Amino acid sequence: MRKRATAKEVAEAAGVSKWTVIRAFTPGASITEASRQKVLQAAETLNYSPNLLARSLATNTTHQVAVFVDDFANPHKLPVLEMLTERLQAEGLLTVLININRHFDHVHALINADQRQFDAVILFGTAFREETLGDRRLGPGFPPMFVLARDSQIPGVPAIACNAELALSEIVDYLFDKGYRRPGFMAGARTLSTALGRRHHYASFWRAKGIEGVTELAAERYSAQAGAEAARTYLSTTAPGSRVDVLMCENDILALGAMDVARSEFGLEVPQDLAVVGFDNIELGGAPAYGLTSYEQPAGEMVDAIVAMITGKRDAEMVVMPGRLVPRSSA
Amino acid sequence: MRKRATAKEVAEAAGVSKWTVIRAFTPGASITEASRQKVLQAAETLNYSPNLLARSLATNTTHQVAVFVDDFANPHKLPVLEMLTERLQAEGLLTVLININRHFDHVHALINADQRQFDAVILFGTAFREETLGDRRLGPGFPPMFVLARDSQIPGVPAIACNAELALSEIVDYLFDKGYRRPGFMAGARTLSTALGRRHHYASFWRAKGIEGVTELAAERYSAQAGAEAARTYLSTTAPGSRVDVLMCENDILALGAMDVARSEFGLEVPQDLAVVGFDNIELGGAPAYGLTSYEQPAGEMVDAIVAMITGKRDAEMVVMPGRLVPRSSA
DNA sequence: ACTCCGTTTGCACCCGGTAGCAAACCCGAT
DNA sequence: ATCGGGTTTGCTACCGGGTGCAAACGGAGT
Repeated sequence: MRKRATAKEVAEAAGVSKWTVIRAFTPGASITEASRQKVLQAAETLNYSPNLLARSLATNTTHQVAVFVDDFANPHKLPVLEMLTERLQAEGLLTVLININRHFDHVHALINADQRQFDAVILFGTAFREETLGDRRLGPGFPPMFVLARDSQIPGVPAIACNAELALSEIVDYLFDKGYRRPGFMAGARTLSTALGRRHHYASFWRAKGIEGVTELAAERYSAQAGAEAARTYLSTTAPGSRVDVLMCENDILALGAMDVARSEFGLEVPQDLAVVGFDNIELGGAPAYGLTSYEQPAGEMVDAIVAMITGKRDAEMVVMPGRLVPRSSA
Repeated sequence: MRKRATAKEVAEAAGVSKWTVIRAFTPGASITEASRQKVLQAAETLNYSPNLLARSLATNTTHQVAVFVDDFANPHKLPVLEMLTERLQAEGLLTVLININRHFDHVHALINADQRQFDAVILFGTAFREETLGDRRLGPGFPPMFVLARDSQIPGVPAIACNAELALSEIVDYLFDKGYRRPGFMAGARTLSTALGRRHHYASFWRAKGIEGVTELAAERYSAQAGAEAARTYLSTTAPGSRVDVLMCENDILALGAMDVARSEFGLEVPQDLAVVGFDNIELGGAPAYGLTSYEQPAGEMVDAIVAMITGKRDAEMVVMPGRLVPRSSA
């Protein structure tokens, strides 16, 4: 098994110098059509194509973007990853998917991203704590970082997210108009700024309607099981009369878990006995089996914005975009 | 904004040559503890870490594995990607997620994978046609390829998959024992070997039970909508008396779509009026709202096997593994 | 035939590491 | 003090390209 052909070999075959070969593969380089054809033909027979690794080393750009994901339980990640990879690839950038977990934490991943010279790092998950990222030895030359679909208070790391304040305002208005008066909120994990943001706005908009207490349920993680567990605990320890009448969940996957438990284990009708609202508008939430009222983030625009920032077509800065309430039968 | 520190700079700071610096970062290299400490200290203050790009160029291994995905509608992809990235990272390998679509097709992706010198390429999707891959100019030095969770007849490209024959045999046995006698099959797209394989085995096991005709429904794509659409077409053009009594769908996501339509648009009870079976055992299929009978592929073992082959701990060859029938209320 | 000027081409050096060899070193034995 | 052996260290060459400059080329104008 021979190795790949190199520019030097093509040069010999075409009877030119290796720099001429490189020019033939460099758009806009100064080269006559005659020698370009000679080179391309030799390249064709030798099956040559430039080694992007070597190019990356020389040009100091890898055309690779790292995406840190720490939450694979949420199906919402998949369509967003699809859009992200598609848009990045359209710009000639490849996506390196990095699984952040207890074996491979942020520090590992950041050092690795540094060593591999990624063009950018996108944080796309739930648990990026300010300390961890501040503590990073982001020496000079560390790739620019962005936070996707989440708020961020990390200095120098712009967040591209849905406008949480607007979203919760629309949701609370909608719920209030429907006559709900005893709101509950299920958060996925503590100390996350997203959760804090959504919860905070939810509570304050209810307060603005004159309703003070928002009952809080806490799920351990972001998964259907965790949502089911949290709902089970709440419903089994709270008498029917004193329960919330609408439960807003921090995302759809929690909401589906909660809804399943409410209906199948406690015989509750949704929305009559308990209304449920989610966030993200995942495909299955819209299925007739659930009819989950949710809120859709403008994923396409968010992805476009982040890609534009990475490619330098747009200034890197925090962006919040309006989403869209998707009312269905569950509330 | 300065650039990253290099070995040469650290060498000057520590008063040694750059090769000594490199040895300090090479496990098992011949270096005295004294100079290693000097180097590590200088590296610390300069915030140096080796440039993996340069290392890759020199060693001819990138420690990056490309994963081609063409089907982001199936939520089953997400947990498998999670396992895959985790196991690969445990071996020091990063995952490059490549979205195969009409803008960035297999040929593009393969050329790119070649130029980037990935250590391996994993085909993880539905529509990898033999022609496309045979047509590849996989010159010498092209990364080894593997097919994950699908059959493959591509020569030289080992498939790591669930044993379809065994799976369908278990499923048909189960359905026959439950008393179903008019089987239907919904395939996601034509000309896919997986579909052909599953459909083929399904039909032949029914035949072995003395039941000849399997009604076939064809969905356009692999998505809940496509499954819903196919089911809608079938149910609205077939009188209740002559319908199938059990519908096996090529994967869970189609099954959920079909089930939704059957229940909400045609008022059918599942499984009384129509039983439904899926494949993949996605999390939401197990929710009480569906209770979908499904078949679980041994994803963890499949991923382990493929990673072992990539790292050379195991011979690269076709592997089929037994899965597990997951009976629930839908059949 | 001879400038002149713009285009092509070749070259030395660089990107930041790795491999393998040879010189330098160190320490105990003679 | 000298020698011998293994250990450290430095060096040349190399991975496969990219950059900027200088030399070579080629055609128009005279």
